[in-house]
Amino acid sequence: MIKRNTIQKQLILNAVRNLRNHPTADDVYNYIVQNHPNISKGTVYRNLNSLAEDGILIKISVPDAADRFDDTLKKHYHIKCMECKEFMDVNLDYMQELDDKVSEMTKYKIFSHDVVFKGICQSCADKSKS
Amino acid sequence: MIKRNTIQKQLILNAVRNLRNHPTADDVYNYIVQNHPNISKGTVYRNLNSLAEDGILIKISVPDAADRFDDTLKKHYHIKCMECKEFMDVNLDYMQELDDKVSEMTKYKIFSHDVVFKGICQSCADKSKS
DNA sequence: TTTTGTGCAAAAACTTTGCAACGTA
DNA sequence: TACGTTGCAAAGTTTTTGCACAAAA
Repeated sequence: MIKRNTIQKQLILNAVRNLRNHPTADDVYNYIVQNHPNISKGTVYRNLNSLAEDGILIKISVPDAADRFDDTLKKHYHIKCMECKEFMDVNLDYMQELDDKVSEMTKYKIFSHDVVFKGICQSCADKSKS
Repeated sequence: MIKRNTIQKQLILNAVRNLRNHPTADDVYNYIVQNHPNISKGTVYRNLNSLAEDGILIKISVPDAADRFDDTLKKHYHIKCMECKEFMDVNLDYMQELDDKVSEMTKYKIFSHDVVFKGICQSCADKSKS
C-alpha cells in the first residue's frame, strides 16, 4: 500500500507545522477550511492518523480533551493546567534511556513514550487564592 | 459541597480495585451491572471522575482508546501495544524529581505526570515477521 | 489504468447532562 | 429536612466509516 502525496495531505502537514500549538483535528480543519472550503473533516482525521502512523507527526492523548497532533522534529513532553486547560510544551530533554530500559524489561519494540504533566498553572493558582 | 458515600460509589471503587486491569468506565459498568442491574452508566462516569478528582483513583488517557481508571496505591507507568492494544503496567519507579523540576521550571503546582510507552509487543512482532 | 484518497453524510464510540425521584447525613 | 446523588434518556463531543467519484502514480 503505497501512500500518495495529495494536496490535502500537504495542507494538513503544513497546518500542523504552522499552527505549532499542538492543534486538535478540529483546529487543523478550521485553519485549512479558510482557504480550502471543500476540505472535509474526515480527510483531516484520516491524514493526521496516517501521518502519525508514519512517524511524521505524533498524536498526543490529552486528559479530558481531544487528541492533539504535533510535529516530530524533536521529541518533547507536555503539561496541562487542569483548571484553565492550557496545554504547552515542557522544556525537558527526551529520556531515550527510558525507552531502552523498558524495551529490555518488556521485550516490546518501543517507538516512543508520552509524558504529560498535570497541575495548576500559576495564574489559576493565584485566582483560587483570592 | 460535602461528598456523600453512596452504595454506588463504593461499588465503583471496589470494581476498579477488583478488576485491577485499569478498567474503562464501560468495564466498570459491565462488572457492576451483573449484580446490580439498576446501576446506570452516567453514575459510573460521575463517580469515576469524582474519585479521580479526589485523588482516590487516577484517570489515564490512552492513545486511541477510552480513558482508563486505576487505583493510586502507587504511582506507576504504562505501556500499550499499538498492534493488539494490550495495555499494562510498566515496572519503573515513579520519577518524583521530574515533577519537582517541572514545577520549578513552569511555576505550575504539579499533581503528577503520566507516562505511556508506545510500541509493539513481542508476540505481535513475531506475527508480523512470519 | 489502477488503486489510493476525497467529500459527504451517516453512524459509531465515548462522555456529559437535565430532571424528577431518591437516599444520606 | 436539606441537598448531594441516582437512573434514565437525550444530547454533546470526538472520531470513524461506507460509498461513489476524483486524482495520483
